[in-house]
Amino acid sequence: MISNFVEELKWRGMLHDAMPGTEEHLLKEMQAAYLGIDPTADSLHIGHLVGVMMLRHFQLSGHKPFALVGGATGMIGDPSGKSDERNLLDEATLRHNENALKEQLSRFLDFNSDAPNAAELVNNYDWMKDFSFLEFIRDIGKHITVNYMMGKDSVKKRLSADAKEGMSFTEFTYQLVQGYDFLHLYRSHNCSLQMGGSDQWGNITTGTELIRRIGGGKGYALTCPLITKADGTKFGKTEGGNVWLDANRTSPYKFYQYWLNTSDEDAEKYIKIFTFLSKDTINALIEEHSAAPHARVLQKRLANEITVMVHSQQDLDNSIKASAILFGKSTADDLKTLDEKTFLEVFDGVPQAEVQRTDIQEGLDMIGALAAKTSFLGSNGEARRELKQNSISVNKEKVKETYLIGTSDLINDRYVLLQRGKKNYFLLIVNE
RNA sequence: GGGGAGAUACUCAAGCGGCCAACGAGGGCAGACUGUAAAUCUGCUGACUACGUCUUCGCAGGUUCGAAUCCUGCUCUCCCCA
Repeated sequence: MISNFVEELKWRGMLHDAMPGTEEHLLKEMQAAYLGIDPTADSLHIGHLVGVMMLRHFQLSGHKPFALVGGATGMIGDPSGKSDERNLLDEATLRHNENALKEQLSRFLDFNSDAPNAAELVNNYDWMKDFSFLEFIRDIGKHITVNYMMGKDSVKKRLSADAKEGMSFTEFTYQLVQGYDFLHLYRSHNCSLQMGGSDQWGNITTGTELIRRIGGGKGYALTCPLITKADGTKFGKTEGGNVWLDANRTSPYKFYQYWLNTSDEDAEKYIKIFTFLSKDTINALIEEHSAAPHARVLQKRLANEITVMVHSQQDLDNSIKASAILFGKSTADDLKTLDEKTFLEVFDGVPQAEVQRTDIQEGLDMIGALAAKTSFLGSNGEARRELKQNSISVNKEKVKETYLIGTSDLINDRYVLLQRGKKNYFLLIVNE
């Protein structure tokens, strides 16, 4: 009934550190664990995905996962890692975000079943909002010494000589608030394990410390490595910002593309972390990939699995079709063979702008098409630069600065596909 | 409250009266090569009605033929002492 959760994480490379005894504790019987997510937006992004996968594996192993929405802690700002001053969210926004997150999480976690290990969503704002400052420092603060708190890396870094900014009292308090969450869940839901990214270790252990001192019990900690990219850039970011799970923020096509563009080194890592494929299947894929790296079986499988999981089979099919057209050896004629519906599906999410039919009939110059009339590019100057660099295509064919777009370039008598470089598309739509 | 340092384009960081639309690095974009990869090489990276013009160096004034560079005031940031 209970399978070895720690073992599962280990071979997937998802285990960074665990408190001694955690594995044994989990093998004894069904346990409950939680993982915190800041509700700073009404959608998760793929940076959240590792944590979600951990909760999912936890549930699959027969345990009970809690997803904790950090309504309270999100307001404070975790000093671990980067530390922008957080905005306070009002309660309405908070609730809205909480619901949206739950909706997304339910794709991964079973919140509704009657099973004893059904997932649950909690929000620490619910138990923190009525906790007075005096109560808190008396009941909780009294049990933890400043000396202990100062020992945390997240604090030490901010106090060291090379720290750029000081640390506010609010941020200093963060670990106590998060620690209290753990104590609260331990008491109210018998939750004995907190999971998180490796940067959360310090915060988590403050919680286990509180459980030991106040609760008289034992809490466990388990962390996963932070996801990195081999080229050193930030995981989950593109020029356009975060890669979101919400299809309205990041189109399924872009989502699919993000994973497909994973480097060889990262692909082996990611396929273990972000898919539920078995060890044998993954090893076979890795072997296949190293035999023929240019075929990119790892990247393709990875992108397929995640896109279906987060979006749907239908979205995946469309993304693959779109990719074939955009990156395959398609020509202007191929584009013109597409029916309007497919065409629009393929270019769903591509920036669009409308122009007058008369413009096209008179012959639209490239500066106008790229910037002056459409603002696809930042300025006319930028449009000129790109044209000089031979990076602009009309309907997949490179054009010069002097090119004029005419009626013969229209696809389905309405559209013109503009392209900068290989990956940036813009859609010109004729306005009747 | 006292003392010190500083604010330059996306970021870091030069410049300290004209040769400055502003060195350099990073980042970004593009081209070549490729596997829609990595690495590498090359170009671009304020705007425009573009071999020229205009607006930028915290903000507002001033000195000067001429200022990012000098002066005055203001705002903000960091550090040290109390």
